[in-house]
Amino acid sequence: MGIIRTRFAPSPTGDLHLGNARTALYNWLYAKQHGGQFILRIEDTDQERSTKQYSDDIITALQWLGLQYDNEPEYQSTRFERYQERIEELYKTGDAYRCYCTRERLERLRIEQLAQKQVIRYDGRCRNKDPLVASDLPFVVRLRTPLEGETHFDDSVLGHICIQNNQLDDLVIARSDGMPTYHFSVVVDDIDTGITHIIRGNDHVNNTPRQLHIFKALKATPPQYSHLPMVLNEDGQRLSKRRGALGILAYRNAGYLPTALCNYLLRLGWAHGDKEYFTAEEMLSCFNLEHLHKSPAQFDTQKLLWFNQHYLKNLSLEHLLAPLKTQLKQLSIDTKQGPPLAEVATLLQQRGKTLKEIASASAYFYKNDIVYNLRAKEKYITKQSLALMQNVLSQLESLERWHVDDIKQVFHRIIEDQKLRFPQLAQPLRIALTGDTASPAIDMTVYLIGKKRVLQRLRHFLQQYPGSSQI
RNA sequence: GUCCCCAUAGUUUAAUUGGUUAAAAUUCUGGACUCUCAAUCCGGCGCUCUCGGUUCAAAUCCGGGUGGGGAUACCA
Repeated sequence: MGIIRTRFAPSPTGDLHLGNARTALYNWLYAKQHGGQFILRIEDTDQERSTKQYSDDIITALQWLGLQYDNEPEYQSTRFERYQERIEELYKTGDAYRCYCTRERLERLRIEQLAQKQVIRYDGRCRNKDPLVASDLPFVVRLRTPLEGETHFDDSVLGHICIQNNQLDDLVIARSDGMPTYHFSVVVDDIDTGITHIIRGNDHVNNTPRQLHIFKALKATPPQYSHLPMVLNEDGQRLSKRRGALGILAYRNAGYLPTALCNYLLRLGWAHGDKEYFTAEEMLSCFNLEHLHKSPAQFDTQKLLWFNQHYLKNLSLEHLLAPLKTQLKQLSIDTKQGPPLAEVATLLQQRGKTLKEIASASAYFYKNDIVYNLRAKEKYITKQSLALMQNVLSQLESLERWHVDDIKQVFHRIIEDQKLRFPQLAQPLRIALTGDTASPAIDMTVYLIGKKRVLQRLRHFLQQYPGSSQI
């Protein structure tokens, strides 16, 4: 047995979505855990819908996910001559022929067959024409496939699959503009790159017998197939761009970590007992084709968020800071003035499910235009609490050392003097400084916002209640 | 229409491969802790699509329904 080689073969006609990413992950895992190669092939034979932008984004997305492919990406559009060469061979062996049937005729045929409740398939009108006698008319190339018998294969997920050949027809392998179709170019490339295992979406199960016929005509041994169940969106429908499926890069922008996404995708359709968390090493050692699930999996944002929070909590400071800065920039939060970002980030690290949440939660450390939660104000801002804050303000003003411990002492002295409970001080103060009722510990929050800004904000806040400030 | 595939809590997956009372995670929810939030810990709700068959024994094997997905393109 030679080297294991898998491939990920997206078509650049849209963004990579979660289902595609999972396929890529499984292919990568399978190749790498066997010391094999993982190849990226861009299937851009559809010249009308393929774009460079999509190809580039696919590559960026794979890099972000950490799925490093071997060699340079292969573009099918550059291999036209090779496909042509193989078609010529098939003419000679009689496995391919030119078909001059018009689209109109084929459409009529289809309608007729549907009306008669028959299998919809090409009727083989051009099947017996001499392939070497060319005409000026436009033509497609079809593969001559067996009319009887059956075609079967063993799928590592689905088991034995068998299809009657009379359900299939002579499929088109090259379009009238000469470009090969998907079925043909995939097979030629899989043969040329020595792909040993094809792991791909369930939507290809029915394509497999057709491709098996091409393998046979090209006298090559087919690879081992594994067909993955579809990934459904949260409404239980198939993922599709039209139904709002997000591209992988959109998840990056939304503040997800690639480790979380990979772990989530790994568990979507595959399990290793009840184990949930997998490091990259664990993924590589545990993954196998045997435990792939057969039925479709529905995407669930909640669980992805849970994974994301888990990985966020355990992220080292340096790995947290870099992507956090990107998020902060997007929210136009400037961290040059104010507390060191490292301290703010550490404080907020456990309090967000995404990098974006952490970034936006850090706003009040850097921005002075506080947005006040009205309901919070109604609940906590009273004559008493305003008086209390007037007190807090003057005590903080006269504080010589701006340390957390000193700040804490100030607060405790005040509540002891006035016989209050801690929240009676903490909540109104929190609202005055951050705008809302939730933040990290109040002493730490006050400390990090900084003396100057704390005093500034408190004064500004108290000015909103001129009547009360006299008390 | 025809063919192929699938079916365990709302969701993702377990169940020693036919053998205890079907388990874990997530969501939701109650509580503990706490200055709030988060984190953490403890508890609760909730599942074998349906009908029949085989068997001492079925989530597991077989058949029929029902439901879902896919293919049937000069898309991939």
